[in-house]
Amino acid sequence: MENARPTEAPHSAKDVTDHVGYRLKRAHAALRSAMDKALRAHELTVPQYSCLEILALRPDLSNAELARATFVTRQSMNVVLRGLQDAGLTTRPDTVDHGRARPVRLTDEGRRRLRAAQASVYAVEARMVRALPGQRLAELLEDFDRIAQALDE
Amino acid sequence: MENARPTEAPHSAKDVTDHVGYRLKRAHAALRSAMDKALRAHELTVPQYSCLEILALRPDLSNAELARATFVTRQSMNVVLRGLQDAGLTTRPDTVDHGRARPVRLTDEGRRRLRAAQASVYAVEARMVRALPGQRLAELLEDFDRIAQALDE
DNA sequence: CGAATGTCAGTATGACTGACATTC
DNA sequence: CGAATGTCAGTCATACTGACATTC
Repeated sequence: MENARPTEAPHSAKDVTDHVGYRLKRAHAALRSAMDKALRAHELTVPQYSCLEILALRPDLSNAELARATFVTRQSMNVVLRGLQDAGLTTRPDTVDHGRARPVRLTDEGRRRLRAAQASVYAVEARMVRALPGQRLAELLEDFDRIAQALDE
Repeated sequence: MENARPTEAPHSAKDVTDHVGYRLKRAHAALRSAMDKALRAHELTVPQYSCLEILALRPDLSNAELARATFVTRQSMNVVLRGLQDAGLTTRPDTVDHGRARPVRLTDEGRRRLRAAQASVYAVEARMVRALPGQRLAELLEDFDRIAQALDE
């Protein structure tokens, strides 16, 4: 490992760093990196973990339904599901009575892995929440939604 | 184009969407997508644009310094710089008197392109800021910093 | 038929790690 | 020498578009 993950930037001054976008990006990058690290121990990627979480709450969603729920294309979700199935964490029937949509559900092993991973992920979220003063969390959530909505038109 | 970019998720219910991380991710994805669109017209990628902005404020940074300023590796920044140089937006001397670090600076064309792109990017940021109620912006910026800091340890 | 679905393929982006030479 | 730098190479994760067959 020749390159340490870059963590610290120098100097200050009136800068690009004053932009909202820049800071949002930084916060997201930090989250992403922390999540990756937390999930690596459980051999899961972030999209895989998200997929497991959704399936735990809403079993039998199809590939296309999962894709819609997570705002990605069917094709992208297909890749995620393939990974989960290869790892034995989810199952899908090869055939169905009606239509093409095949329901996905967690295996016992999938539930175990999700539970284990959740502990790590929740710890990350907790670290994030703890860093926020008192009543900011609720407002922050609202702001995130407003931003997403405003930018999606 | 067979697949529309996924934009709308169905249903509600107690859900993964309650997590801070999930919403932060959504907000960031929306921003990223809006930025990409705004910059595509100027034939710039987001990392390239960021790099131009920094160079406008702080000319003569080296590759390694730019990398540190943007929290990526030297190698990643090298790719960005190559793109900018191929496009004629930046220059670097082939040799220097002292050491290995070669200072990067904007060309006239680079400054022009940056100026043009800034108009589009600022419009995106303005849309985002307008969506936030009253005095929230300043707090939001602080929260972003707190999150980034807490997660980076 | 038309709409939704699953899936094969190709492509692009952005980031990483490893390795090595160069230079003070 | 050791630290910083530039750079070549390989890899990975994520997500996209296009195309096509299947199924009601």
